[in-house]
Amino acid sequence: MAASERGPRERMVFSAAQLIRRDGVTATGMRDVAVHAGAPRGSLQHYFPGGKEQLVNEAVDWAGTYAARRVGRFLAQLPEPTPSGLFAAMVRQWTDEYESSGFAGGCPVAAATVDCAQTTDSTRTAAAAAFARWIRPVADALADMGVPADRTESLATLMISALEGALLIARTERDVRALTTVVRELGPLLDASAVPAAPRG
Amino acid sequence: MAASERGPRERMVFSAAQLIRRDGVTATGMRDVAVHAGAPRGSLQHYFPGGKEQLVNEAVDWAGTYAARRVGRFLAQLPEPTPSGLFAAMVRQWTDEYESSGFAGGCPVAAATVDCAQTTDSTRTAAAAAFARWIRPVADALADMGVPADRTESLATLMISALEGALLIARTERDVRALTTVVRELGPLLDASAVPAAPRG
DNA sequence: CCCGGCTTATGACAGCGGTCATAGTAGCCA
DNA sequence: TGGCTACTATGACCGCTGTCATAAGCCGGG
Repeated sequence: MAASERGPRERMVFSAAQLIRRDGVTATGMRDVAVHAGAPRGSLQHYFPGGKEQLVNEAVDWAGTYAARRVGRFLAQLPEPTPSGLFAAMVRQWTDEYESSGFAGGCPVAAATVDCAQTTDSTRTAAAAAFARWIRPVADALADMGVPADRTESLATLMISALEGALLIARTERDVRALTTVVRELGPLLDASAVPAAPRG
Repeated sequence: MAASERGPRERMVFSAAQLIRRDGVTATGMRDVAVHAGAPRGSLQHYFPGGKEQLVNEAVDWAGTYAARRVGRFLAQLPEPTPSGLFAAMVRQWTDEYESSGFAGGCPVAAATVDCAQTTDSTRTAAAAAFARWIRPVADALADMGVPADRTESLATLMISALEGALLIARTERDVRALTTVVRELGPLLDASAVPAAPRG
């Protein structure tokens, strides 16, 4: 995460996402974000005239595009692309982090949803867009693997749902058990849904 | 939710859970809880000398036992108990609420996890206990339905993970789509795992 | 009557939140 | 040099938070 050589604006968005996924939106202060980003406090109102709401929304946006981009990288790294392999790679990103750096943070989109879904509609919308941007490449990848078109989006939704829920449980338990469990149990179902008889040329 | 005729203490715990699942832990103030419960503010420090931390932990506890108890009720209502039927009933509780009362609140345990998992260890532990208390009866029910003993807990974890994640997505989208999707996609897998010693046929 | 308890009632306090206002600096262009 | 724009720097404001201190009400028992 060498975010040191980016503009101060982008660094603040990145730091906001980091702090939000640790402590939640409400507990994350604007001053904290500036300090964490090594950015001057005065830049906050300059780059984010919309205040905290704008900063949070951009952090959620950033997280969504980041997650979506990761999907492409996972696919490129898979020796042979299978639904269970993709899902395992998505989950492994989290188990790796938890086992190497501790269970400090969760998903920033989930945090924004919990804290702002009812009060701040723009953030709720941003979170929905982030989930959609994340589901899209997963569903497309499933289609390429031979999953019927009418189930790709459903299975992608299921994968991300299971991942998000397992993240919550893993953080409470400080144990990756829930994450490895959903991979083990869901993998066969995902692969079974990919019928190789219908590969679109 | 006729919680009017319970002691003020229990009413405050109940109200805390209600407000937490709407706005998150940090955004929920002690004074708000007292007002929502129709309880005097002075009772807060009397019944909860441990402060907000104690109140939140008890709210999480309450949510866990409530969820666990619901499982038993779902089972009693099912005409013939199947894993997919149980899962559908668990999810339907949420779709019913969302369609009748709006997408105001999520799961209080999830909210406590997002907001306190890193900062307040006692709350993190309480959330883990709540999940465990919820998973237990689900796993036991799966065992009764013929699921092999070494998979009951795994499948229960998967069910609750998928539910929690779908809850997040549903709240952001203000649409029960994610909830109905996980039921539709996960149901067959769950039923297929229940082999009551009788092979296919 | 007064006396103990359990509860309720307020008021104050110290701290932090986001936001605004205002002033300062740096660098480029003419 | 002057002036313009982009960015930085502070300090103050008001509202709200959790918590404490203190005192009042209520009510059954002596």
